[in-house]
Amino acid sequence: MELPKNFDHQTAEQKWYSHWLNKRYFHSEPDDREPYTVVIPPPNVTGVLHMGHCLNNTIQDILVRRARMQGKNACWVPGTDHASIATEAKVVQMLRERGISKSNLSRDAFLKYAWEWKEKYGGIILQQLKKLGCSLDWDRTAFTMDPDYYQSVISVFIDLYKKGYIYRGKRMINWDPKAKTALSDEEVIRRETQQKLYYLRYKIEGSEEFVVIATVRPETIMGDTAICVHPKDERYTQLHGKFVFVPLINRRIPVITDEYVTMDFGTGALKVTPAHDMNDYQLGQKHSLEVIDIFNDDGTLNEAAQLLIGEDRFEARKKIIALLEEAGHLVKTEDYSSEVGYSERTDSVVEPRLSLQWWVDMKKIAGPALDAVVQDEIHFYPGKFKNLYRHWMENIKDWCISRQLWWGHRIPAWYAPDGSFAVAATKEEAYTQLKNNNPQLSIDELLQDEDCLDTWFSSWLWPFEVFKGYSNPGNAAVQYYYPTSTLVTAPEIIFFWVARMIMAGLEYMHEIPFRDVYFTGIVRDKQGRKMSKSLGNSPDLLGLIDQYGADAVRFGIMISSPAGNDLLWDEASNEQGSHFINKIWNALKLVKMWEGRVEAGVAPLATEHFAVRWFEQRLLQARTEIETLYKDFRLSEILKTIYSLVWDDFCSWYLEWVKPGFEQPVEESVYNKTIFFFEELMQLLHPFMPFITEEIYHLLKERKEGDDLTIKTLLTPAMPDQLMLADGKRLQEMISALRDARNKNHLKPKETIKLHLQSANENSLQNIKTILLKQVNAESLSLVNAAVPNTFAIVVQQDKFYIETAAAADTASQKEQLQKDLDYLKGFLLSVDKKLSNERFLQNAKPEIIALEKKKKTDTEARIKILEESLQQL
RNA sequence: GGGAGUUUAGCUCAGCUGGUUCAGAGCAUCUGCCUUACAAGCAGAGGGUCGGCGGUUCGAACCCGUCAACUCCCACCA
Repeated sequence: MELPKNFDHQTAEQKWYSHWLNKRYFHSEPDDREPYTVVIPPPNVTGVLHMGHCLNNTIQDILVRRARMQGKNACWVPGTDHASIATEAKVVQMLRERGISKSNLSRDAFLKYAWEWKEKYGGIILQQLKKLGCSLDWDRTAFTMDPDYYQSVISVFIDLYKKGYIYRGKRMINWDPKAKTALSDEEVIRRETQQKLYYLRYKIEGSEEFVVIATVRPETIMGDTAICVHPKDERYTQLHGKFVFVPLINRRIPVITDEYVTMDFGTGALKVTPAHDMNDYQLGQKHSLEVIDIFNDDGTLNEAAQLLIGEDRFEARKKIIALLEEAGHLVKTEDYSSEVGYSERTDSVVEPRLSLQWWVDMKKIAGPALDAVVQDEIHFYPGKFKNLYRHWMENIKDWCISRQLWWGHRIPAWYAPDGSFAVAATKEEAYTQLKNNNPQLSIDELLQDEDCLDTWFSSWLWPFEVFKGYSNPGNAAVQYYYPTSTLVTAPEIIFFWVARMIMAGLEYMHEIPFRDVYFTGIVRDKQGRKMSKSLGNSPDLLGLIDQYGADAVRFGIMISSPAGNDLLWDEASNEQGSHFINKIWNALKLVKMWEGRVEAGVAPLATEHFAVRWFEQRLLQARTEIETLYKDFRLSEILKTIYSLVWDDFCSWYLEWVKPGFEQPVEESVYNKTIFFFEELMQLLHPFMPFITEEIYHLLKERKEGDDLTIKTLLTPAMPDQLMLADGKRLQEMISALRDARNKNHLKPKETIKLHLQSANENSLQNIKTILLKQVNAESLSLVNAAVPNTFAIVVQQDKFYIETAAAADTASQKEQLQKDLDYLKGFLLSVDKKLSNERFLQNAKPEIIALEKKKKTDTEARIKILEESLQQL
């Protein structure tokens, strides 16, 4: 059969992915095999595939494919997250482009648009995962707002409320003025930001004096309700109990004292604005200060500000500085840098705001989830995240779960006109509850809470709710697949998601949601910058797949990704991937060339069998290593191991050793073994590079219907024969050394040599002689007992070769080389001797170490002897 | 301010329980080869005081202390 020159990845990707789907290899149903379950971290419906997804899902696919090939019942559940705030923002923007304003729409009308948007764009990212080769069970595709899922979220809310774990409370929250919603602490990103520190003077009542404070937010002075100084600050003792006037609006406010104030920051005097700063709010609570909220929900100033009403807060800042300066209240301005909170989704500066919201009392629910990780019921890879998790869990704060958004799970609370409310699944139930205390109440007067729940309040149910573990408890699927096996996710969402899933899993399934959590690194560019849209350093993944092929892209990302460390991704790694594919393809071409020339009993069995026997052991050894590496999730090392096994051991050594001469026949047993080895290599590589390997598997020989690599079960590895491996190594060293010697003597590749060997171990030589001669282009090998004159001598371990060539041997460079080796060995021997003559070493070191050192000594002495003889003879 | 991590070849990183000729790999570089699978390749080679200093030990890239640089997470100094 004529093979194309190169592997056509596009055709293969299409062909094999649809073949696998047709065969339903990725679909799983409960049976009597051991399950291996992975739930995808559901990407946002708004998402498009980026490098982070690529890494994350490639890893999951590797683990799932590996499990499937181990004979486990592998189930990888796909799905998407409704991503309340992100999606709502997209829909609002889409509407704006069509000239529609959200504020003119009813809730129902808006949701209709949102669902339309979701149906149209929500599946894109899942389609893209198919391009990457992900072996997801598409029949199980889930969405956090599927009807059953939705109901479960609502029921969980009601249940937690009944248990007293959820409460409604007015507190300082993080407000996103752009999205006009509350945010949880985790949704706020703090960034070092260049600002100005303004020094403002406030007039002291009954005096011509002023007190100067420092602030970065001069636009909030209209909300000031006190000035605070440290009680021990002697500069301000005379102010205790006095009042000052807020500049521009001249409101009279007290001077209070509190140890919270840092004396050596700014002027040591602090303006207190309880409505717009977390600390000030606490100070205000403590000192019973008035709370004056001067902002609207979109960050503009309201009537309470008295000034600049309707201006945006940042505009207002500029303008008020001008006003203050004009009025002589601006003392000075300093550059200042501090951390400012930004909304994770809209990137607008978060406004601390006093607001009535729904909260989860985390202390009541976090305990068992902390224990599960601390007591290693759940393992984190890498382990350093265990500490991080523990620290967060031990200092956990309440979780603000209400969002002033429409796209999401609407909070099941109903309010009566008198302000009383009930939490219930339906309006009718709520009415029944409320009627008891309020017999006059009409059901029509009840209004449902306008807000919906934080996205993570639904995603924390993901590992069981994708199997309807809450809505239909005890169903066969959840019984079988839960707890899931491995969660693969980014460390960024350890608190958002991982921690909360553990809580929900323990609360509702009474079991941990997963046994292992593999935290991937963050994908960065070559310069170490995080990939982001704004930097434009995030490559177009589908374009890369198109160009290099899915296998090459998977290779590229996996070869550069140690677990848990960030990875600097370079497009060049894709090239390494396609080179590798090319190498495999060419190896296939070579093997296929032999197809018509297979004959039984045509070659010297001993030699070929040496290669076959050696590679058999080498495979066993590699498989054992790989097995161990999988246990620790050391995936990039596994890939490196396979890469070198294929490229170096199989192609560079093995195939060269068994390769027949031009148009020579191939011994049948060798041919069959070669096909078998090739198959096994493809099997090992398959989880990483599914397309090329499946293609090769089918090209190697005719396969029966349904005999596909994707579902082929791996053999269990046995222990390799170390002696065989050592013999192989000896042969490799001989070949390398002889080739090196040829190079140093400037021998042309076609020039043949004659070899003479003085060896302590002649017995095993017969097996490797033919290989050796061919690999170094030698015409003969004779055994000798003494040096051969006019030859080039080299020493390999304890074998000594004399190379006879047409050209005269270059004695000078030989001497130099030998002397160099000799010097090194003598130095080495010295250090070994030093150890062995050290009594404390002999007393303290383990016996096997001492034995090793002794062996080193005798080996080295023997080699020195050989080298010295050679030198003398020259 | 608290905590975690990193520092090994030009670059990216392995090096697991301190002891095998342990100082490694890939990429990059250099030399020689268009050898009938592969120039996207083959055969070789060079290159590092393991961040600095101190300590423990018979023995340290590895353990301890300390300093330095970088990164990340958490935290309410305006």
